[in-house]
Amino acid sequence: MTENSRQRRRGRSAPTIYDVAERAGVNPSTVSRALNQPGRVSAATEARIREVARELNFHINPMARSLPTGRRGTIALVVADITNPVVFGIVRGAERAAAEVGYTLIFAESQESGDVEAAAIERLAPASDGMVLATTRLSDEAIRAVAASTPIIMINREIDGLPSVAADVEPGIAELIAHLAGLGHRSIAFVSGPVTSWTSSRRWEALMREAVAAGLKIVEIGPNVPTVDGGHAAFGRVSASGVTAAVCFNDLVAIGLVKAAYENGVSVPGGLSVSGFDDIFGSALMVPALTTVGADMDEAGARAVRRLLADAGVVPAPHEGDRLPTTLVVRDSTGEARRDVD
Amino acid sequence: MTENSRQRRRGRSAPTIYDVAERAGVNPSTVSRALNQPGRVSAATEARIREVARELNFHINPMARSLPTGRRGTIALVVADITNPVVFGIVRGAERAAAEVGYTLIFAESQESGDVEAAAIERLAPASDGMVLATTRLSDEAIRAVAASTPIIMINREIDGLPSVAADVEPGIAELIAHLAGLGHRSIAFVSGPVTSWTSSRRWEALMREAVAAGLKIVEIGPNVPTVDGGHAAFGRVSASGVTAAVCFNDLVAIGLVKAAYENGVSVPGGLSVSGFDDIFGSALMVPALTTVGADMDEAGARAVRRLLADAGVVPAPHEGDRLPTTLVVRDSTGEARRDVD
DNA sequence: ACGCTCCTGGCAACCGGTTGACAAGCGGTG
DNA sequence: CACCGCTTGTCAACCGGTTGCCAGGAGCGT
Repeated sequence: MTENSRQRRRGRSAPTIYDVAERAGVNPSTVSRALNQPGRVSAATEARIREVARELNFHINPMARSLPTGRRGTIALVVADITNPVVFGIVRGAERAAAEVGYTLIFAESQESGDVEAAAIERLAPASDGMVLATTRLSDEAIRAVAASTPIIMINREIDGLPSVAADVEPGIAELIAHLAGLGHRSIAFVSGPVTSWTSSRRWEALMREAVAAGLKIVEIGPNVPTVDGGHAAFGRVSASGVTAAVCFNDLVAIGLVKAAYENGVSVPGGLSVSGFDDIFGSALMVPALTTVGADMDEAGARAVRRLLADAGVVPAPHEGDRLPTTLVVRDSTGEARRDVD
Repeated sequence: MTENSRQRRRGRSAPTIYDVAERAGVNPSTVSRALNQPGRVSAATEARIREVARELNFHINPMARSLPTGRRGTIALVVADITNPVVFGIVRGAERAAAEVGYTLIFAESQESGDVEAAAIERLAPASDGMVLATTRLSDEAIRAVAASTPIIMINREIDGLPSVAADVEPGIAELIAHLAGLGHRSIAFVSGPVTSWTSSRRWEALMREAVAAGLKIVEIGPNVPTVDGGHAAFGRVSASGVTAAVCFNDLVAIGLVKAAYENGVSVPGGLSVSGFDDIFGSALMVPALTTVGADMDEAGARAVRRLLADAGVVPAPHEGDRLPTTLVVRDSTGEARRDVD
């Protein structure tokens, strides 16, 4: 009754290599080889098989394929918060890099929670060939544990011995400091992010180094929640510090700071210059349009996926570095320093 | 030598139900039943098996499971453009609804191209239990063809006989018209989207109906590219039309129109009231903050996924309707009508 | 004590491909 | 003409679960 049951399935379900084999008069294994071992079968047979496959609209069953091979044809992407504009580019770049080689992206959001993230990783790991951890909230140890059983790569987080793609903030920050110094600023503030943010520390370190090298005074004001509200709440301390320019942890914080300045009758950039990081969607639209240090996050996502694919042997190892350049985007929120502090 | 090969695997690879079975002293089928047929095995045996599974850190292989059952445990989501802010909510809502029941979301972006979308659908269909088509660029026929072989549901697109989740624009638009009429506007414009946009037509029809009912004059100005640039380019015609308020196809168009107005010395809302649709991220941040008709797109994504899951028998059919309410968000870009046209 | 039902767990086939081992078929060579 | 090596296709085992069918045994009523 095997024939019978196969018969029954044929009408309802998707065609299998058995259907193709039967129709082409060959063995199923020959179909399998024809379709994915170029040269293993004769050109004539291969052509016939491909023809029949097209006729039948045969599509290989990815689940069945993955069982014996272990290759799943998917890359997992875990992000903390999809509404964080920095994430959009990552998702898009990752998806494109995966689609390029016929891989599909599987996706989860951790909603800023470590527990949810851990659960998502458990769910995704056995179903993917590799995992991209973007903006992860996990501890170093937790990440190491994951990495022990699944290939991973991080974006904007570095842990010794684990692969990552991170923006190289130096060039953008050097540009920013030069820009501010050129506008006459002598004393500036960094409105930082959360204490646990690896990114915030890196930005602060680089800023401090560059500022000192340029002869500027710099203070850190923080920690702050990395949102519009966080920036808004920081205004009092920024104002009290007497600086003429505030470099914010990210664009959201910058936007909040600008709003608060506006509400307090301080003009931007007349009374205070403000800049952010990330060049998110919306930064160009607000008034004043935000000066910011941005990186190409599409590229970050794509590189992460390509590295994973290269490690899995799907594509040749890319020769690109693992550091992503950043550049300063000058808009309207930075201007000449006010003169009260000369 | 089966034992031997299994032995060899154990060190390297993830534990299987065979490992669990051996360790617990039962048959693999019993493990399978213990883990997903509650009550099928005795409580004692089930407890022992679960204990062993935890010890071994056993996680079921989703690929292997899907082969005999046909259930893949994934929902596919296809969007036109991930950077379109309307899409974020959909992605997030869809992912949450899927994760709630242990399903994972697989994701593809069509980059606004029908061909890419078709390819993505072909790639995703055999790997998913259902597909959400958000902002699809495909023709009705193409969509019907897909629907014939895979369960699908659309967001913001309706085709006879095919399931969809769409915002019910009526309530929000009624609110908007009442709002504008209350501010003294008597003559308004709809700055429309692309001719092929189903959404744009629906919004226009509802607007016209409501405006006429409220005794307002209304004109359609378009078609326009549904972007900031599109809105910017439309300013000339809006200005020439003499209307006191412009309702834009979406927030991006509205933002572009506000920018153009600003550049042309027309104040918003003093000289022109502007509103949009969708309440995207950024609309609240710009100056002036945008009045807009928004819908809960998280909910749209979640409902689409839940409907798919219900059809697949994974969850009970939800009792929610398939129309999503919209509401007016009043901010600063709409105000009293200027008096020149009384 | 007997027979019956019900519960529990085992056996084995199956899902749809992949792949190592092998044999048939082939032309070419000495 | 026997032999050889190469190409091409077949056989069958296997990936890791699921599930229909069945048997053994416990529990129960009479």
